[in-house]
Amino acid sequence: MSVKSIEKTLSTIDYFVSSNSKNGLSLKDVCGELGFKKSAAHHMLATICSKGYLYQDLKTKKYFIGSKIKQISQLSTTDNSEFINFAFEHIKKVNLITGEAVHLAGFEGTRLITLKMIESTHPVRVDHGFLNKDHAFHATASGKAILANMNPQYQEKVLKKNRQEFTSKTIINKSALVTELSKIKKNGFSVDDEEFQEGVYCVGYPVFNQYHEPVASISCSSPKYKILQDKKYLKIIKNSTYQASLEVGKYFKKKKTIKLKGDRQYAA
Amino acid sequence: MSVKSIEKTLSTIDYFVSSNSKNGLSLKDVCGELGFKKSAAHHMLATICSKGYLYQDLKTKKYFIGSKIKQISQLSTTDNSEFINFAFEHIKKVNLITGEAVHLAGFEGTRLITLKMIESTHPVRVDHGFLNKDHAFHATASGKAILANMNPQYQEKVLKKNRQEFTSKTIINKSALVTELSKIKKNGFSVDDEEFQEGVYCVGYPVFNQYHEPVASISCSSPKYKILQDKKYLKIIKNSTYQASLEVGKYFKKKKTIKLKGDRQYAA
DNA sequence: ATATAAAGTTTATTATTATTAAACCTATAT
DNA sequence: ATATAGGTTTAATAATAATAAACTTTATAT
Repeated sequence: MSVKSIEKTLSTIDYFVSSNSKNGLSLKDVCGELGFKKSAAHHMLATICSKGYLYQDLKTKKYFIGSKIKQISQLSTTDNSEFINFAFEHIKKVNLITGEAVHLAGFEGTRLITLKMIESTHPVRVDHGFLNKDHAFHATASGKAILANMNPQYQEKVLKKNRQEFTSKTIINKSALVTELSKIKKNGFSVDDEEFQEGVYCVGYPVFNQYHEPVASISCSSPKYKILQDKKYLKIIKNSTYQASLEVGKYFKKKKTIKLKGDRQYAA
Repeated sequence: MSVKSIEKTLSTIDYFVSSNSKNGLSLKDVCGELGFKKSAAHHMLATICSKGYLYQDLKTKKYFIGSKIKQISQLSTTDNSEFINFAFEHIKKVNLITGEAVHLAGFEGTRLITLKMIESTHPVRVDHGFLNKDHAFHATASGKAILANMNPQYQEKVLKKNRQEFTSKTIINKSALVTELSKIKKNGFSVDDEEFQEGVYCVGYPVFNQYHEPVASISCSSPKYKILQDKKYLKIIKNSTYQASLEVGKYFKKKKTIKLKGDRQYAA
């Protein structure tokens, strides 16, 4: 069961954060954007204000991002920055070799998260997604590389929450996906052939921790026509990405953490 | 009317942000800390997770700060940083002269917010409050300096939300406060004589914008015994703080903003 | 290995709560 | 001076979140 008023509240905060309006947002703005009745929205906004996440200007009655959110934006929540910095050195190499966009992804529960990315240096650029944004687990090379190596129980949970169809090539059929994932596990790499975005072809490799759990992935994206034009190009992409995934995995070999019951030692 | 489930939600997010636990928080942790029933908390947490503000680790079932909050912490929400930087140069001088803690405060609706602070350089330090935290409007020199110069209508609104008694000297009686505020307006400065914290004496001056609206304040805090020991010391504090408030006010004179109907041009 | 305990999840029911709609303010514009 | 638009408050109702209990799953101890 989902709690509706919480969903509305967090959508409202999302709206304020993304619009980042200097002149604030009126009650009507919020109602218009999010489809709320003004009375209900008023009660909601008053409560959010009382917690300091927003505030209402006394004169204009407009709502602004409050001090609580500003406090959060001063926080350094990136507890896995050490891992990301380590990985960055290696994904840089992939970009140097291929010139294409390279993504380092991790996950939070059933969500795939972009931890770091390097944009394409080519004139035709392929970039979708920003840092810490969540992406389709089932329709991206990075997502599938991780997913294929998860234990079936977790795989099941992730698949339940990821079913969106992005292009005509997105695999949404459950059994087709399971087949695809077992193929990926066997092959050691994943392919996203226009499953997320038309004209974009990606290759992904999983990164394992010291317990051989998939904790991240590295993917390289390219315009599909390049892949079709030159067969050798794909080999170069695959090779450099694979090497990077192995190197990044060494991060966990170096760590001599003790496995505590039920605690996480791995990134993302 | 306040929306209970929103209050619970934002308190929960507060708890996660402030605890900043590396190993996550369990359902039981949240229930224990915030006094929720586990079933209700489970529904709440599931909904917060679905919006990406938290996530639940698949293996340990523990909850962590999610990517949405990490996105917020990358934001630069400080739209008044230009003003703060300008003011900083002047409040520095107050600290150089007095060696005492100096605060620059603004406000968001009915909340007083610390925009910048310089800690005391003396061995006995007086510091309470951090950046972007909200403070008592009615029981601090910085708060009263602003409040006294607000129009009565806004003053009323602020007073309605600020009534907490911090020490035996905190003025909580409504009419006593109004009298105090008109005295402050007449004098041009405010005094907090142990009204917020025992043994702490503060002096505050308002900062006005180009329309002579109070938009910020500067206050200087000192251990009370110093004030009692040396009468000249207070004069030095008052003088330097006053000068700083005038200088900071010039920020708005320089700005040639056009007054749009109902929009805010001023800081905080 | 099995039993016991503890933590988390789900369900159906109930009591509470948030929403609604309409009336009421307040400020700006005509 | 009147109208309009946006915001606020209210009391009634519809919808929702909380409850408690049953059920899982995971962990710990025998």
